[in-house]
Amino acid sequence: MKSSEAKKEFIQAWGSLGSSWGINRTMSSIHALLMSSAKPLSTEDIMAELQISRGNANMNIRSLIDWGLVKKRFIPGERKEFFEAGKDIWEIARQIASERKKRELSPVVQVIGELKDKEDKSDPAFSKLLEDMHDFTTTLTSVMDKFEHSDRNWFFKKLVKLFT
Amino acid sequence: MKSSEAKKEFIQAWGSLGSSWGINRTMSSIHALLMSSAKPLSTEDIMAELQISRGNANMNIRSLIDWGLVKKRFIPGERKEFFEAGKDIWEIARQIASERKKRELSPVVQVIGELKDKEDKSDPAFSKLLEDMHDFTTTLTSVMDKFEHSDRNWFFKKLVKLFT
DNA sequence: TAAATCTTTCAATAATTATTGAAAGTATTA
DNA sequence: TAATACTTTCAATAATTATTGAAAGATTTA
Repeated sequence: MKSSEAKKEFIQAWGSLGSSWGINRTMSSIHALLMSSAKPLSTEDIMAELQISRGNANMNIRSLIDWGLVKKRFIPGERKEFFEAGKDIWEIARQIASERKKRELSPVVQVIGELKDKEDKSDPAFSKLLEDMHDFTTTLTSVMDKFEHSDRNWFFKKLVKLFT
Repeated sequence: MKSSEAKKEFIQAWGSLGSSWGINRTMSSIHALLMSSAKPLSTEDIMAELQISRGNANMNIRSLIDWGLVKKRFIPGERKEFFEAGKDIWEIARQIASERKKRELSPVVQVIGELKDKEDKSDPAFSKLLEDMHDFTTTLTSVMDKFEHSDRNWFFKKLVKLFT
């Protein structure tokens, strides 16, 4: 199974997007490959298609599973594992947003919160910055929470209503 | 001028956040340093505070200026340049969102749009993915446009109202 | 215009991050 | 249980990205 030109370009584009947002390029390429594949793929399929080593493939598939973007799929009669990515773009966005919130936003909210409390107020402008930043990160967190738990159509409708 | 403990921690935290989102750690540290400083700082102040070389400082200050996050500030009687960061967190967020849209989202919207048109429809599921992704990235772009051009509080008031 | 002060550039180097591939680990089959 | 088929781990290596520092370039002052 070889990818069409369009799929290859898609994989490229998705890989670049990921890497400029701090996500391993191979991880996003594998994700793109699985999203664009009609059937689940094995580690070897992925290795062959993207020309990467077994270790690399395994490690990044693992990360995608951790991120909740890819699932194992057992195929009757087959001994090896197959992998499959969700294809609903809203689900995907939600999942990514939710993971990044957990991994990168929450720790910062935490730190800012602590600093805000322990700061000695000798520099009022800095205290205000911390306050504002705390408000901001907190609001952002709650927007993302809402996104995380909203049903797909509701969120979409709301957005469209707001922005059109 | 030495930073307080709290400022140092803030600089650390902001630096990590940046680097996990694909932004050079030094760049975000300088940004944090300038945000937390009551007065504009010179390249040498920055070098001393963050223990970095002149070249590194210069290059990252330059990037911050490109991103619209830092401005030069001339101080009467001083020959060297001083730098100052905006301290309004909503402005900062808006600026970052707007730059990332331009630098990383737009090129992807572009590619997906082209792929969508030239795709041969031999794989309907992939065509649908491209459609959906195009809708999604387009909607996201228009959300970010709206954010970019909205007045300070309008946008988040709307969001908060929407999501609480 | 020459000296002094400051800024920018960039090739060399260091640090970080990603990748490989082979060995160890697990599970399945005969 | 031994052989086979597959997965995971990880130390070594490669690739990428960040940083340095000194030289070249600007700009200001005397």
